[in-house]
Amino acid sequence: MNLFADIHARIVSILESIAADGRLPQGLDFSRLTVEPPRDPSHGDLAANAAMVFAKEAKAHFSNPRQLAVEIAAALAAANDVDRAEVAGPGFINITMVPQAFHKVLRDVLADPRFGAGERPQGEGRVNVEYVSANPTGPMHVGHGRGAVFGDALARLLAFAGYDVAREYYINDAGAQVDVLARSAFLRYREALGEAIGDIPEGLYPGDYLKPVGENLAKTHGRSLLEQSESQWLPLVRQFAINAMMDMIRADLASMNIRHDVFFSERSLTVNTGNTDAVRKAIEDLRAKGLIYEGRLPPPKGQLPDDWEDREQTLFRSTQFGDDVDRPLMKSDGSYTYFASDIAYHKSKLDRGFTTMIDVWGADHGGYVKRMASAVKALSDGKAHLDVKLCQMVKLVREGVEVKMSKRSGEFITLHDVVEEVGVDATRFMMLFRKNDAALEFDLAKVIEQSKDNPVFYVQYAHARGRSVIRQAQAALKDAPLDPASLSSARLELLEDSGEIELIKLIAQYPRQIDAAAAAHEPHRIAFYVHELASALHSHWNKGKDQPQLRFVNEEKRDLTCARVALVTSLTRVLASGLDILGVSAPEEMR
RNA sequence: GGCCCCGUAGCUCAGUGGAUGAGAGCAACCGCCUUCUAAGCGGUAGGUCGUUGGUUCGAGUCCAACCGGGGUCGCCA
Repeated sequence: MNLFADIHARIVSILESIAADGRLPQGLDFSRLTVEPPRDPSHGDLAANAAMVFAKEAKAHFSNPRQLAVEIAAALAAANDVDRAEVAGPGFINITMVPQAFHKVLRDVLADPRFGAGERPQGEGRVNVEYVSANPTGPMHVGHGRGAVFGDALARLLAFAGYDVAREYYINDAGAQVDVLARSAFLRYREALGEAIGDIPEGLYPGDYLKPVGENLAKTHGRSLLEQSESQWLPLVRQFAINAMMDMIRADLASMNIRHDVFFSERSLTVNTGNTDAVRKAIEDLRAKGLIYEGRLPPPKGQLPDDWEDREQTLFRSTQFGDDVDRPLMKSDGSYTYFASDIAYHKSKLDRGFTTMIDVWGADHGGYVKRMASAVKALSDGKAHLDVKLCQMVKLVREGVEVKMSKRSGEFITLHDVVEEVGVDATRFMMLFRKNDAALEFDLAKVIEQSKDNPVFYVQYAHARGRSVIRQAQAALKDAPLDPASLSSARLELLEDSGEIELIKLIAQYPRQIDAAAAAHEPHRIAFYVHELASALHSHWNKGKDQPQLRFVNEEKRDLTCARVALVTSLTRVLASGLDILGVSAPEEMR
């Protein structure tokens, strides 16, 4: 149960009964009503803004917001689990719960390993999260990694919060870059057959990772491809190389515990089925809505591209949806632009029943957001929504000095290199311990430091420390049943220390943290929340140094120890749950 | 020039759909290991929340303009 949602619901019902008396209008917008912890804890456990947000509506029957607040507070205070509800300032309602209300939270955690998990939000359709979508032309680099980790954590968060989530990877296997890949692989094929290829020509991919692809091509096809013309071997080599690249990318993703439900091929959109293809269909769909026309675009402001040529082209009226200019759908050679296939791709998402789409992109695609959001609005007649999450760049440093090249391969450092050096947990946590739209400095030296400077270890250590306490307690109280079910009958009223109370209150906030983070599409909030939880545990643990009576394990006081183990068990559960959303392991011990 | 992101303590950053103390960590200084893991904790000091206006009962938060940093700008993906 979510305490904050519970009180929110109670205030709604109080307001509704006032409305039923005719003293408030019907149909108030309760989404404006917030129930949250007050900034200053001395004000109580929860604070509500009800009287102020509905001040206008209340004018007719209440002389001021305070008066409405007093009535709401009185109704709230009538409940058994509310200790007091006071009106503060211009009309805030500060609510203090009785201790038993928080004991109930602990029992909820002990009873439900998925404490905090949400119900499927009302009226929400299926959610599609598209992330990674790195071109299948080489290994993933660190920037891809950030988007990958972000998207994966967001999908985990949404699923935990109760949304129906599908995770998708869009394979850009249709553009000119995969032809370049094919030619690069073909060169490696000739190399594998013993030809001296010299330096890799400008414009082809030089990386060593294509060598095995060439060797496998030689193994599979022998010398037969050499006799074919490029138009013959290219499609074959292209698909072969794309498959190899995707295998490599999938392996990298798997090593970071990142998974997808669907790998969607861009090429599949342009395949002719019957008389037409998916891209053409999508364009015709928009044309039928009057959103496609033939016209000329003004040249871009500022520096004019050298090869600018004024010509008439097929344009989408994205300006009708807030974009700056209309966007072209056909290249001068008659093929589709990337945008055109992307429209078809998002149409496919619509056709498959997704009403909320989240695309995770790199910051360099920022200029692309408006046109894509416009296209989704146009295709769905405004019924579906696209939220593009831009992940800013990752600056890789070691001891503060920028690292650009991989020592081993001499190329841009790959995600694989980083994970190998610092591990999955550190990589994931650091990438999530920052808002997605803020640039990230990733220090390879710092993340493997085992100290409080390193938030990964700090949080994992808190979990390990909690588990250790439970083991110590079991050793001290040999015969006592300390499983969660037995602990729920512990005498929780014995938990009286301010540190214990603080921990309980933090645990009680988990469900609303989940709801808020999921609604905002911001998994970093969970990273900060588990960090706060870890900090509170370390802090309270250390109180036991000077005040031995506060230590969790006390052989003399079995009831108290059981109550404290109940608290620590709840705490480690929430920590583990939060870490799981981030995709970071929660170790039993860290020796 | 257009558009997007960022600007909060010396440094790195939190701060939910506005509201009743501007916060954390690092760095600095002072403390705490015969202790359930000191891989930790407590304390002191440090900020006109980039600037100027606006909306409001109330703005770090919303709006506008400007300044500074980054990104991006038909036929690349």
